[in-house]
Amino acid sequence: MAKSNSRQARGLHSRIRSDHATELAEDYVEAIAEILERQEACRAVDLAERFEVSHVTVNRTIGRLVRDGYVETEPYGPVLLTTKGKRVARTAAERHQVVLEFLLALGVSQEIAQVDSEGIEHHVSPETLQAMRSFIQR
Amino acid sequence: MAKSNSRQARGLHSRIRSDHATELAEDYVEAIAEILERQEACRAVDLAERFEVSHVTVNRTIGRLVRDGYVETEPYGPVLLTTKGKRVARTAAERHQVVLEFLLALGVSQEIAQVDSEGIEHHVSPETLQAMRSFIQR
DNA sequence: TGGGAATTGTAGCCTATGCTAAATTTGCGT
DNA sequence: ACGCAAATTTAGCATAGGCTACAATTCCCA
Repeated sequence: MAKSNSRQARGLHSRIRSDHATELAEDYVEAIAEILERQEACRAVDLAERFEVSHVTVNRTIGRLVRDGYVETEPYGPVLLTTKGKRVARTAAERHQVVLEFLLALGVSQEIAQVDSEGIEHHVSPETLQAMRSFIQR
Repeated sequence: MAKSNSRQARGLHSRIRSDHATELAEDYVEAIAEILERQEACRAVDLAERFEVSHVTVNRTIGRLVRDGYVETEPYGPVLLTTKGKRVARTAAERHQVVLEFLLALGVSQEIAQVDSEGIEHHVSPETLQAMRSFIQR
């Protein structure tokens, strides 16, 4: 249980750095969830195409996601989300959607809003997200 | 001159990755500029304290900043901003300020706005930044 | 002026995230 | 059922950005 305090115990910049480390994880589980909505299975090649990286990079990233409990997979098998992975994917997708709608409501164009929301979503705290929701429904 | 097109030529995700690479540079030059506003010189230890990393990490990051033309320094000497570094620092500080004021105008608390703006500032395009300015002056 | 404290540099190690090339496995179609 | 194509894994390399331990330098002041 002590570990769960580590986020709070560390300083601002150490927190920013560890956030960086979880960004890729969030992007991956979000992508995996999206792919699974349209296909029966999510394969490494799908992620390689999605993120425009080599399949080797995807392979090792998946290894880290397995290690961190976000996904499950077997050799030469498809990628499955764990309960934790599904939860993270859901909240990430919701947050992404709110940020996107917020930028659109702010008057930003579709194309720019789409790009910016991808970068911004990982840095929006619950409080800011709530403020964005309120603005959308103003 | 061909190099200046590379940003546009590459895909979305490759752009996001290279943005990541320049985030630290922006944070550093912004910090260096701030420190130089309050002190006669900026030393590596100042940056180490600021970012809560070891002086060794600062040292090598400065090496990359020198390589990329953001700062100048001599062995055992202070860190100076180049013209390019000053320009980047100024625009980064302005952007940071706009994002911070925007979040405050949105109703986000000081503490949260300060943290979130640090993460968000690097992912705000000129168009979105302009929308934020307009909102502040609504 | 000389010595110690503060600062900076160097050596060597780690993980994350990229890549290419080559080997392995899977699975489908003839 | 076999072979080929697609997918995955492995090996090996690079850079960015962390670290500790130790060496070197600077600078102040007693």
